[in-house]
Amino acid sequence: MDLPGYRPQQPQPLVHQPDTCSEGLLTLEGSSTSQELKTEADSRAESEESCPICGDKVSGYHYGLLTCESCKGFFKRSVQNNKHYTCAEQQSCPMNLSQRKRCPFCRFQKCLAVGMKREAVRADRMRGGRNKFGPLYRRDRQMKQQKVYHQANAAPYRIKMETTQTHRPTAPNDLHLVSSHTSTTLSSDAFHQSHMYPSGMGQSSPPMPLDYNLNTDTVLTPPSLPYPGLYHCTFPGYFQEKGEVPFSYSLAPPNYPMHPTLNNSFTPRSTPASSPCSTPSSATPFAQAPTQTPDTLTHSFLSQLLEAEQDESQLCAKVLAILQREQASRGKHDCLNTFSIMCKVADQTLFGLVEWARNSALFKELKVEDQMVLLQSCWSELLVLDHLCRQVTYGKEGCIYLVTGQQIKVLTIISQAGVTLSGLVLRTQDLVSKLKALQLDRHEFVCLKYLVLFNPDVKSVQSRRQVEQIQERVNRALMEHTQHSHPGHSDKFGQLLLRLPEVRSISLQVEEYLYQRHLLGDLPCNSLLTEMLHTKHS
DNA sequence: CCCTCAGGGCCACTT
DNA sequence: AAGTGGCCCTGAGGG
Repeated sequence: MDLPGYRPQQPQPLVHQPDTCSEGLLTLEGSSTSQELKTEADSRAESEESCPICGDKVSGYHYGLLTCESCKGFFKRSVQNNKHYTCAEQQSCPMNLSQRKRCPFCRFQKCLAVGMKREAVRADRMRGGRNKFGPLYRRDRQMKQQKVYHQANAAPYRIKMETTQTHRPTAPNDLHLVSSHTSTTLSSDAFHQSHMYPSGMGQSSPPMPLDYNLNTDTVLTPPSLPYPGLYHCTFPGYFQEKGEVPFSYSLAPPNYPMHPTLNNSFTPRSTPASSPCSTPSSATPFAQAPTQTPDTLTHSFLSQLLEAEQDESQLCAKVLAILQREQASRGKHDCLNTFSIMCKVADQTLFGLVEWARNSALFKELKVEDQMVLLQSCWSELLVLDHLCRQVTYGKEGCIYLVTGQQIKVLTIISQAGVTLSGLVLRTQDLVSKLKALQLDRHEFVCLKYLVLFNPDVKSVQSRRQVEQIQERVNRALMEHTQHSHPGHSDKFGQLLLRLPEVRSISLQVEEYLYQRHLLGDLPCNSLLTEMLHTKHS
């Protein structure tokens, strides 16, 4: 809903972000997924947060997001009594603590705009109990926790890894973060710092390089890296299925594309200019978007779709920060094994994808129930597509590019992973080759994501027609885009669509693989990944 | 079985 | 009289 006049806080129905909070220690990410743990910082963040509608103090989650008691009551009355307000002004009245009573029309519109849900007001007026948004509130809390953590981590409270070069972990094959200096701030903190302080404020010195051991046989080390030597890691367990030969390798420090604004302190010589999933304005390693647009409608529609795309550099920083936090919380003698690390990475990627969907204007039009069933249905496909997108964009021949910016040789994985995982990797790489041959651009990738997300065939979708219409619209946009971007390749559209069943098939295999490992107790508890797997299998 | 917490109701107060 | 907002009650769901 477009309300002129007030600054529309990114309408994020259930992902309202706290304005500021830079203090507090947090529990491990994901800890509240299935147990509603509210940490001290969590509660503080909540209690200190201001109502997204009027700026008053929030009193808790109401009808979909954190609001104050007053807006809660206002929204309830408005919905229960089916109020229809009118605005005496230009439907853009200021909304704050002192003026919120002046225009109920604008207040109600703002309630809706920031994401309050009419559906959460009970038609039967039943009191008590928990509503159906419980899982979304938990997810929201988790995201807030992460955000709070990142802010706390960026400055002034930065996590410091107290490791030394001389230290050798008890499990030599596990990942550990090795610093060449004690109490050295990790590189991604510098990343955060430069992000938080683009002017250079708070950066007294360049990031301290961390020591890492490289196994040059298995690692690709690109020249000039924005993250000089973040990791030394050799991983047992990750690519190793139960009872199979352990696999170990070292990860190269990430050759991560820096966000343009982050280049103050790092000047990588050769990094991709931008993420395929970042803002439309940034340069792209994909095939160039057509200079002549099919028609302005399609082009603006595609641009709209791209708007919700998250910045890959931020995702990278987030994942690294979480890994560091996890490692920091464990202490130096208790290193995460590779499989756990990869689960954490996948979990965070999944968080990002859920957030992406929920930030998408088209998705927000759907009922919350439909949003949930659609996401529950396609999360693994989105993960696979996300992975494919990353490989097509950054992956070098014969390598797998991780969201952390690191690359692993496929042959290394194949030689040491089990049958299932090897098969999965090969299938996926095969698909990557096909997509590379098709010269996918990011418009096309985002369309594929939308086609996967808006699947009208998902059981129990209520607004099937609506989902169908959106899918058709995206489909049409994709068709027009491919026709205009590759006029010589008449069947690119068809070729792209033909890849989707394979994506589906791989994603089902991924789910099956993860579920098996989950049954073996290998998956970390309290993760979104586990929750999604559970939902599907229950 | 107890606790949590989000939705509903009540009612003094304001407009 | 209608609307507001703070406070309390209720009860499903989770530990």
